[in-house]
Amino acid sequence: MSTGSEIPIALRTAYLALHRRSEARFAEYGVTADQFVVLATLAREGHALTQRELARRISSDPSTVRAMLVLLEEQKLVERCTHPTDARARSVALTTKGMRAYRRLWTAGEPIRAQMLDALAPGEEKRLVRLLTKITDALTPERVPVGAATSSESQGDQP
Amino acid sequence: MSTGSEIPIALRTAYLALHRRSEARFAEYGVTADQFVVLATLAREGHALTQRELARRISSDPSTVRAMLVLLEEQKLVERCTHPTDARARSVALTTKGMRAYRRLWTAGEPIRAQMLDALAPGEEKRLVRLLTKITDALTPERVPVGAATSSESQGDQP
DNA sequence: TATTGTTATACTCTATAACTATA
DNA sequence: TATAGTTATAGAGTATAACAATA
Repeated sequence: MSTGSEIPIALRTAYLALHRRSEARFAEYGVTADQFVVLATLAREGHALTQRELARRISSDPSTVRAMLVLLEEQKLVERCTHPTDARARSVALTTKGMRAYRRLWTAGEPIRAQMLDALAPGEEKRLVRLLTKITDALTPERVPVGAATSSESQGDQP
Repeated sequence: MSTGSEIPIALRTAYLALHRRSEARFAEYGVTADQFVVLATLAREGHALTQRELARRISSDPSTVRAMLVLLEEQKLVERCTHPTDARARSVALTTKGMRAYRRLWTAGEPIRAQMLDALAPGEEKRLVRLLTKITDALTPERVPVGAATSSESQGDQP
């Protein structure tokens, strides 16, 4: 019964478990799980990003990103300079303190990542990521391939 | 680089894509994606649940569930009666209107579920659900199997 | 004109702690 | 004593719309 409901339920349950574990883990550092995602995105990128670009990367929107950055800026973990070539934009980067915090947080999160990997057989990590990416692509309007109409005619969703 | 970070990122991205699509879809019915989960849980169960049990099912906590139920009750979609055998507990059930709303919402969500399934090859749905369940079990303290220490010694997380 | 970001505003979800009432 | 739920409270993320400055 309830065809197709298993993936949404399993996806939600797994994500919330991860989110809650991360939240608890990062709390003593005064950072939320979502704020960690911002720090990690900036750290992995290695250079400054505009707020718009940052919003895209973390699946959020400019208004939300601003709210998060204000909180991170209060903690001196990020700084927002005027963009060198576009005076409208803001160039967001980690401060030295932010970089240090990110590295501590990354280490703090290690047990969580290890628990997930330990639960999987060799090759399953890659397989899971591949399947999740398929789901993301299927649900993200911008990335919908042109000839995507396969078996079901029941989309009627894209403009 | 950044060993083990792919699953968290892919999981978060996929979940947020699903959540956002669902939110947009259900908005015209005046219901959020999370509220839909409550309705769906009650509908699938077929009988009333206590608030505590409901919280467990939807990966939430009693305080949050109460807030959600108050909103759903204002819309007359659920009702909370005193539990027949435990006077402390509340027995939460869908109203007739709630059941109708749930069925409409289920239909409204069909295209989203279809898009996900269309993106997967035969057998991949089951495989994805199985992998996500493994992740959930690995991250959920209550469900941690006793002899769970496999390859990594870096847990140090469970009490 | 289109785009980047800000501001104001509002709502939902989340969660802790102190509390009441039952078991 | 332990449990179910409420209340108060706070904060974080989310999002829309109107706006300013810049491209």
